[in-house]
Amino acid sequence: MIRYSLRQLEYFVLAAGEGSVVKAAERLNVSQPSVSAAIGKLEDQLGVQLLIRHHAAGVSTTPAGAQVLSQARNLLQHANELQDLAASTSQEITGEVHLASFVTLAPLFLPGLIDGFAVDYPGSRVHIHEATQEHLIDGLRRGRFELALLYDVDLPEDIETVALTQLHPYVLLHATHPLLKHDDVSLKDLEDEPMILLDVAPSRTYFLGLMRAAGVEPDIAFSSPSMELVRGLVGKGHGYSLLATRPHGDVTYDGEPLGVRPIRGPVETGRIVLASLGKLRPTRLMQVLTAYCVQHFEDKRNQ
Amino acid sequence: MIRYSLRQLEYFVLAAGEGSVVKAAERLNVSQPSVSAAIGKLEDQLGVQLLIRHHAAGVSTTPAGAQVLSQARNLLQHANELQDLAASTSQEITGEVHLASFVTLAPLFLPGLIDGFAVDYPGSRVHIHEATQEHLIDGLRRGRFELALLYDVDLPEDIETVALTQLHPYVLLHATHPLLKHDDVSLKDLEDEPMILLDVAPSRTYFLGLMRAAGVEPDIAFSSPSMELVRGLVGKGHGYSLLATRPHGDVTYDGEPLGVRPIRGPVETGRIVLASLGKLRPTRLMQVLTAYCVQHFEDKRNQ
DNA sequence: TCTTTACATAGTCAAAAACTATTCAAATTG
DNA sequence: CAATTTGAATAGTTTTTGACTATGTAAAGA
Repeated sequence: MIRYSLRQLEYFVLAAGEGSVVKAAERLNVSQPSVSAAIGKLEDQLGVQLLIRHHAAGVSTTPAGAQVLSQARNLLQHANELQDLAASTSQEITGEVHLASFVTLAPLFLPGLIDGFAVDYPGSRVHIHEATQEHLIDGLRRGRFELALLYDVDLPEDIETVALTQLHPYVLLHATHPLLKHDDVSLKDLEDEPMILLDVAPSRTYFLGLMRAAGVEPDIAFSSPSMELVRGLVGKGHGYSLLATRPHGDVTYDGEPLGVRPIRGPVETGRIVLASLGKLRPTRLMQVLTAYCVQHFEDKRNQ
Repeated sequence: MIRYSLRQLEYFVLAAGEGSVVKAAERLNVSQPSVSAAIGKLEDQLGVQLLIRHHAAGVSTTPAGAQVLSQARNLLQHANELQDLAASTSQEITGEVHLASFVTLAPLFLPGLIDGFAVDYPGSRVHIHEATQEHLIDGLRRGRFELALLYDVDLPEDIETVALTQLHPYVLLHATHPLLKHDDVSLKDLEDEPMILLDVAPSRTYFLGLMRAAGVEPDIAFSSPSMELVRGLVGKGHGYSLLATRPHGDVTYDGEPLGVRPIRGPVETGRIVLASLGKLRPTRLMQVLTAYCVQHFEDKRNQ
């Protein structure tokens, strides 16, 4: 337990520095007895006499007071630094911010996003996290990151969002698949094909929902949480898959060519949002990063 | 101006560390709302949200809160060190103490004194100052040193003293002086001799007072504040001197032999005391050093 | 000697911080 | 899945702290 206050220390340091309680009081814009009392109390609480009072001739430090004085100056500087740190995290456009992303979205969007941001705000540092939807929400709530890029699906009420873009789901087929003859593919046409399901919440529910909306019961041959594994299986001809994010170059990790076709008819698109915890007051850097994300996706759409 | 308190920081650090306001309150022996309110206020004053409150699941730090937390831990440790420093200067027998001495007494007494003290209290450090009576009193008042070894002559009321020893004044003559035939010397016998006066307050007044008390008007040939210069002049046969402190070996700096004889009849002795400022509350080390001085001079007398 | 200076003390009042009791929402349990 | 428990926030009250004005006091200085 600390038995003194920073205010007492401030009064003491100034009075000792000026050699005068009156001058210290003037500089602090408080009354002389306030300073006097604060120092007296500080002495009681520390159990040492810090100042020698002279009549009509100010004060001087005792040898013990001189030792405390230099330590106290140090401590006050330290205390000011802490205040500055806090001020800068809430006000300035410097500091650190933790941005998380849903796994499948991360490699597609984050590199371009943080790249441009780092150029515009060189004093900032953006930390990247990848997680499943569930962990993203948990992480926001526990303060592991301030912002998360994810699908606007089944988000609880305490999570606030800003819309960024929409992703149109598509059908992924191996390069020699007969359905690639058409410009688009009806989900009905896939009824008798084996499906490779990307098994990550909320994608799983989303894709299965698309199938059910089209009145099709999918035949799930494989499922995996890894998009690259799904793409690999499709590439080897084990079935089709539905995906929303689309890596550049329709080729699997092991070099198999893939084919892509839009889904025929109206489909529910995947709404990508930037989420944060509603009860978390945003720092300045958070606000700037949010605005930057919105702008970034707007620019992309207009290209 | 610092806008937060160490108490708020303590509450925050403990709550963040425990992940729980309730547990922090228990460990601090205060009520839960007190901790809650203190942290809320701290957040207002720093302008940053530090904790995320969960219902029925404690609290977690925001990323900004985590930064503040580590700084705050640091600051609190620093604050505790300051308190410990103060406690040790007033309680423990370690630390620093400044001991001053009247110039003529210093070379005679201080070496043996601080030598033994340093052995008994290895954690302590005694700083030595030498000054005239006037400067000693001023130094005590201004806090340049806590203790001073000096003559108990004309001391103001605000100076407190502890008696240490008495010095018997003696007559200093050059080695071939005829008065050395006698076992002691009457001051009357010096009436027609030139006097070399040690001109330092309060010695000057003291020695002149001795002469006047014996009904002798001294013929002052030379005067100097330096005892060694006085001894040198006596050694060269320029006159006699009266002194109280007596260096070992009655020889001047330049090798002239000296003779010493006590004063015949009753004389006022020089009372050596250890002085301190009455309004200065003594630190532990001061008390110990004072006691040590008393003991040291007692031992000397009993040898 | 008289005035000025500068710190301490006394007494009052407002702000801060502590407490108890209660509320509220999520997590846990039967 | 309703009931209970948990843990933080809020409301209202009391105590403590700190600031103020006015006054006292003793040394410094004119």
